[in-house]
Amino acid sequence: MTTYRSDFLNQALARGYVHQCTDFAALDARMMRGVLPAYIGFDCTAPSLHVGSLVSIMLLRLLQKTGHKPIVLMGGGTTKVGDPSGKDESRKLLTDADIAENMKGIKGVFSRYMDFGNGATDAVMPNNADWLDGLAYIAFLRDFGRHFTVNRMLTFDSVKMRLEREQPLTFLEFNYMILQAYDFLELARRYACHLQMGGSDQWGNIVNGVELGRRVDNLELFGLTTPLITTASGAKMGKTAQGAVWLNADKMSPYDFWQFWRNTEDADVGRFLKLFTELPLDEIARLEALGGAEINEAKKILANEATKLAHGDEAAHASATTAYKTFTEGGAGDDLPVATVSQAEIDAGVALYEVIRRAGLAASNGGARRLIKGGGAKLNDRTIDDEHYPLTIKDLPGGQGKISAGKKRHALIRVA
RNA sequence: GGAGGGGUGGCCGAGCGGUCAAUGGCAGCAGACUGUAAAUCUGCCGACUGAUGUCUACGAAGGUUCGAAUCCUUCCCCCUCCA
Repeated sequence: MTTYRSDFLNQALARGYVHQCTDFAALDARMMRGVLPAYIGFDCTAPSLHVGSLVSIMLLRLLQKTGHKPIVLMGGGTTKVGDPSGKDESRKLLTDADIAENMKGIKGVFSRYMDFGNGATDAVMPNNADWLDGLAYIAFLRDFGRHFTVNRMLTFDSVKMRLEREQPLTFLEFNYMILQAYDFLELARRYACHLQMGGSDQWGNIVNGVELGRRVDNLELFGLTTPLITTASGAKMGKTAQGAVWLNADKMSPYDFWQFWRNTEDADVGRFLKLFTELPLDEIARLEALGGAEINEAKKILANEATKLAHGDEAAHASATTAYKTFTEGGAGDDLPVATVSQAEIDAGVALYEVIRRAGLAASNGGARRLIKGGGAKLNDRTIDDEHYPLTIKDLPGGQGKISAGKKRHALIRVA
């Protein structure tokens, strides 16, 4: 592999963060000249980010650690338009209230991954609504629209895909790439931000920004994309039964987050350690080489490190302890999900399936009953196959019991 | 505006008057095998319900019929072609 002079590029390449770059050599040179502000945009389409965005976040973190300035751009304006990249149909339009709500949730994530402030390499978080909302249509078209040919726009994947599949692409969405290009120019002007990064699906949008900067302000701008992370089995990474793997603790508990990493496929462990932890590469190489059941140690380290970054040391430690007590000792850790039952319910012999549902181990009472019927439900490590098993006080020695759905999903029952 | 095609469960996709809670595939859950892995095999997979059953569901609203996802009417949305 070619090596570069800048720490950032070398490490980004070595850890697998890089998919494409507009000009490696020139970017390397630029990074050696001093602090380079660089941005990644995050649209506010959901109330939290999930692990799909984690590569981008880790990349911004690396940028800061290697002496540059991360700009986390909130897409308060562009979210109103909707990025067609990588989507085969339009998203529902979000209301301003939705967007504001989502932004609130997303903002919280970043403070754990980087330091914000007013210093040279402190991260900042502007919102593109600040300049997009007030744009004057005719003036904007005359100033910037003339730099985009429709001919060229039609060649970008995001557009081409829709056209080829004969899926509608609205004019609204068609404008997205222009607005994102304009964002880059605006950030270049405001922050001397000369590098935009993003997922590989953002390549077209990024390149448009690079070109706009050159045409309008004669700037040398750079683009760098990260690869789409899939699991070794080919699935898009970050989906579980419950949906996305969220980074916000209120959307996914640190314990569940820890478990997500713990359950990584063998074949992904090394790659994920590089991407989602900050362990030295030689240490990762050692862990990755562990064979058979030993690789589970590497998975625990992965889970610990990734959880530390997302939720802090304490939460990571607590999650690991709970996992240890639950899986290694076969007991129950404190951080398992909890279902509470009242004394009155105990006296009445509340149905076990009700408690299973309440603990979140099944989506409905029917689901909980199917679980019991199928032999997957355990109470205090004893399989219960009676669908109507009534929970009584003797199932809760010391006021607490453990219910399990299969071998991996456990929860506590407590008397309220 | 005109002509044609289409909207089915998380997704894809059959069904085209009763036997349809709706074939099949994917995803998911559980069991077996293991290492909280992968692959494989087996079972489950709308909600409520002790079983019987009841309810909700095939774009929306009406209608025909003993009976509709299936037929008719109107409306909404999408696609293709023409203007």
